[in-house]
Amino acid sequence: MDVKTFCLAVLSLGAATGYEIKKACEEGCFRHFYAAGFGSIYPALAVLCRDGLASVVTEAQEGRPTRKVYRITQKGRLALADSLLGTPTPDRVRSDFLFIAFFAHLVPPRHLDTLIRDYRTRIATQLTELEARRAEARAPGEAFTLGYGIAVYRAMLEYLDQSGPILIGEILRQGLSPLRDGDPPVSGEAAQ
Amino acid sequence: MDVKTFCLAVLSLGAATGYEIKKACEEGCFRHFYAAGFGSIYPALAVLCRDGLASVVTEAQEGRPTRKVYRITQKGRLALADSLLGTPTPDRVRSDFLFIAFFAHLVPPRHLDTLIRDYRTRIATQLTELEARRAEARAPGEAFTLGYGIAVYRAMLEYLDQSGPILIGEILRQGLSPLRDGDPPVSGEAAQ
DNA sequence: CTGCCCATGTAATCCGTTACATGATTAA
DNA sequence: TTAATCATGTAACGGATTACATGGGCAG
Repeated sequence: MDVKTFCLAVLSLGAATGYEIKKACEEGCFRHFYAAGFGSIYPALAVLCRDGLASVVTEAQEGRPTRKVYRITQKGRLALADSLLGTPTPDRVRSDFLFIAFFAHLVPPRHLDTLIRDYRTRIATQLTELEARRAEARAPGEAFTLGYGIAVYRAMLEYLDQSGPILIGEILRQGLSPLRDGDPPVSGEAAQ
Repeated sequence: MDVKTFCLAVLSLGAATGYEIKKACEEGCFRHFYAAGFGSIYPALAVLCRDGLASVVTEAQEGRPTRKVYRITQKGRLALADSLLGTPTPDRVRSDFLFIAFFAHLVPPRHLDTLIRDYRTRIATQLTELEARRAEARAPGEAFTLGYGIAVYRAMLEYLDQSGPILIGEILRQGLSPLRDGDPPVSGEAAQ
């Protein structure tokens, strides 16, 4: 799902400005499975209007910058319904944390400990926010989606609390993997 | 973590070809938190060599295409250790499935049902594969990382089984949201 | 005999992030 | 007075996907 479709979808819930759409994905209920910046939202909104899938009204405000309120059009609703019918691409997850954790044996235990703690905090925060949102969920899909995130984050926390200390313990026991002096000795069978 | 660092990290586990690195991220133990294609791996490997972080040996094979086996260098190990010390960027998740599910009220219930079933199948498959891998985990970080994925996938399955049918039930009860004839009537309070 | 596995790479293109540019209001 | 919120946009850059190009071996 590209940013254009995302914007269209958000607009289907009601009129909004680019700024509000951005907030929807960084604080709102899309946070845990979608992200987009101004640099992609504003151009996407422009294209949506150009293609007749959305319309704009510029609203002057006193004491605040002028805002451009976008609304989805009938053509836009049809286009959205159509996009929603397509086969979804597989989920993409990019986790620096897991990447570093995989190579825990190359990281000082102190650092690893901080890493896990910070990560745990981040997850816990997200979880709290999702839980707060769930009460106000309007559409059934919104509640489903929030519940999904909550279930996943809970599982993460549980796992971190259980296995984080174990990992650190193992790393402490083994000591830091020494940086070998040359190229790795053997061939083959590496990444497999 | 860019592809360069990823390749370097995989090479730190042993020598490998570009093809093998690709497999490592689409079938191997990185699958659930990293992805990269040939188009980015091969150039990355070239840069790694150019910068002296890896070395290459071309190996001719009978009955198979010639392969280029890459090995991490000492300089590469230092660079990797350094990269691992940096602050990880927050996890990024992009889920078409959740996106569509959010707008379940715009999707025919039949389609929604298929969608959830297919998604469930995909998750279940991934889970099975991760569980199989865990037995062979070598580094402590690998086991930790696999366990993390397993915990998350299990939570997903559980949630899908519990809440999937409920969602479909709600959609069936409400009927498809009709495509309104004009622009949405109200302003403001949309995306929030 | 079709299609997948092995194996490498390049080129074009697209998409998105980041940085830049601007500026008033308000809460801490 | 410092930072954050509100609010819009462009330009440059970078990274990554996709398509293209090639080709033998092997299993169904």
